[in-house]
Amino acid sequence: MIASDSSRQRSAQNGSERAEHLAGLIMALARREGMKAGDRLIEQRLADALDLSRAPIRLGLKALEAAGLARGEPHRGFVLAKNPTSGAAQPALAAIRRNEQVYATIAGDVLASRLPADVTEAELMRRYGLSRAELQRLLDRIAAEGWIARLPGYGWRFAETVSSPEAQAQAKAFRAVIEPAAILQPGFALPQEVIVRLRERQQRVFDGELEKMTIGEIFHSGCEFHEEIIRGAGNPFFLEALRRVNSIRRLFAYRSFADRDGMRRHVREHLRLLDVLETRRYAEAADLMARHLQRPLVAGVS
Amino acid sequence: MIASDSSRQRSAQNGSERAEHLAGLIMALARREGMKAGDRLIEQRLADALDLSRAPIRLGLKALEAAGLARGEPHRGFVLAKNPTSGAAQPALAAIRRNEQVYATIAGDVLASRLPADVTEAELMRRYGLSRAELQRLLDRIAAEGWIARLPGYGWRFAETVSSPEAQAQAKAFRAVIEPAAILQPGFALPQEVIVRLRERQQRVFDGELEKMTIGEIFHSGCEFHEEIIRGAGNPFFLEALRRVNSIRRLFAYRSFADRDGMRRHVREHLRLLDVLETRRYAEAADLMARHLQRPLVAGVS
DNA sequence: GATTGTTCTTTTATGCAACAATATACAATC
DNA sequence: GATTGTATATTGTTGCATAAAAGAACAATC
Repeated sequence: MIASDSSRQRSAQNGSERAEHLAGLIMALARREGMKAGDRLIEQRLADALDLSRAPIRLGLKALEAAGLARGEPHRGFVLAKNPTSGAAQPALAAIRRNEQVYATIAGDVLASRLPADVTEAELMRRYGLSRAELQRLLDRIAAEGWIARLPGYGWRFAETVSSPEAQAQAKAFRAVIEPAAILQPGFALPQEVIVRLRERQQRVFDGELEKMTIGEIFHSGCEFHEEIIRGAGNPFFLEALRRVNSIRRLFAYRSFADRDGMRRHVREHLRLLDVLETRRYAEAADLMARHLQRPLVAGVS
Repeated sequence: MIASDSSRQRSAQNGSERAEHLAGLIMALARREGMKAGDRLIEQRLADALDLSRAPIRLGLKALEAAGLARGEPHRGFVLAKNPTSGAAQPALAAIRRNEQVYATIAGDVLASRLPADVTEAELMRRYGLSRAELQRLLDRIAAEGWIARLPGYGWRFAETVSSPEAQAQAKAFRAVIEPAAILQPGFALPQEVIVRLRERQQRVFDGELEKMTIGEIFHSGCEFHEEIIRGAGNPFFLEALRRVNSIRRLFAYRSFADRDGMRRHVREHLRLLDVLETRRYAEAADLMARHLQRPLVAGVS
């Protein structure tokens, strides 16, 4: 399958793809933060959260206004016009997804072994209809996620981590080692405000938001939860290792189908874990975490 | 014809940095493989080992010949002229090191917090006197090693894994978790030929080669040993995680000073571990590994 | 039969100029 | 005092022409 030439499209459109993308980022953030219609969208705060400066945020806000999702008044900034969970917010979020399409296609092709382990840039450019610049950004990103690496000469090589069919089980086994171990590290501690924040978010998901979330969002939320906890060990190597596993697990998520009941149980376990962590019974928490990771969240791989 | 003539001329004049680099790679490989003067340097075999094709290998071989480290006869290929451990081989290996200088400088600056966590490319280009292309290769490499990452907008951010002073202890704690756990994974197995190969190499180091090795080589050899063992778990996530820790530990190695006696003990422990692994007493091996990782290899950090 | 020598094609790197995006500082407004 | 509005310098991107490097195929040689 060959994607259409997006570089030519971009120059033709005046709606600026970049701005729409930024709008999507802002909406996704608002959604994660649980914001409601009427909440203020403060430029600097958004900029900090997205690791950008105010200029691009501004573009995104204007795009949101154009889409009717935000209202702005001079010198008073912008305000959310719709709930980020409402149907009206979907198109903005879709802008991100469109941007992810090639990425997802490649991920799928690798998972299904439709691509050889070693590939050249030129081959990928042809196959997916990308410019060199677009491809390079993409490869940089994939490399950062750790499932492709440059060869010394030409070309790139996909990691065996991805192409293997057992990868999912292996990721699980790895997590089952590092996550409980992190909790057992001497000096493990989770600040109260983190616990509160995590509980609040998990509770919100549990209390019905789950049904409105996409698979991607559910997955993201789960990753964030586990990453915040492992961060408590105060050892960045644990966090970093989990992040990498998660970035690869995300690829599988595309082809796993969801079982909302199982997810509800999963979230309940998160809440239970937080209770134990709050009282600092870390041995018990590690044990709980180990058992939590045994249970499958999603079943059935294509 | 004309073009190739002129390029040959140019490379004769200034010695083609690339060729010297390749020569260094070949010598380093020969050294790792324990080759001796008189051994044949077979192009295809070198190419496979270095993930390159024969063309660049050829350049490297010619550079080695020019440096007097290899002898070539028409249609009979090249032969090692000196032992790779001898003093004569040092200049070729130095070519790699020269190439690594900027890398090491940056690593040092980050470790000593002489660089801010967030940097722009232009700033780095100015500071280290690099062209954009050189810098990008460098950044790609550092990103692959996981201690820098692109920010969404301008610039890059160094990972906290590197800048923190406790990083060394944290790396150790992390390895103490994953390495024994890997050995305990169901299905862990180390092929006999791997054990033989590892033992042979460690034995060689133990029997005197140690004194002739640079800190970098000693470190590299240790990493290879541990990585081969963790590979036995058959779970690429363990291997990958260890690789990343090691690539960051390598930065510390630059500023650690060596204690040859401690290293000798360290290598003896490696040999002991291999004995236990060979008889498949994995529980015991995991225990041994855990204790091995408690002991410090290098002491004294600036 | 394996290895080297040679040639040819493909692929990637580099430098440069115009262009687009981003950051920053400071003034204006609430 | 916090936030938004605006101007400006800085920084990064893209497309293109040219140069260099790498890979692949095949003949020649041992």
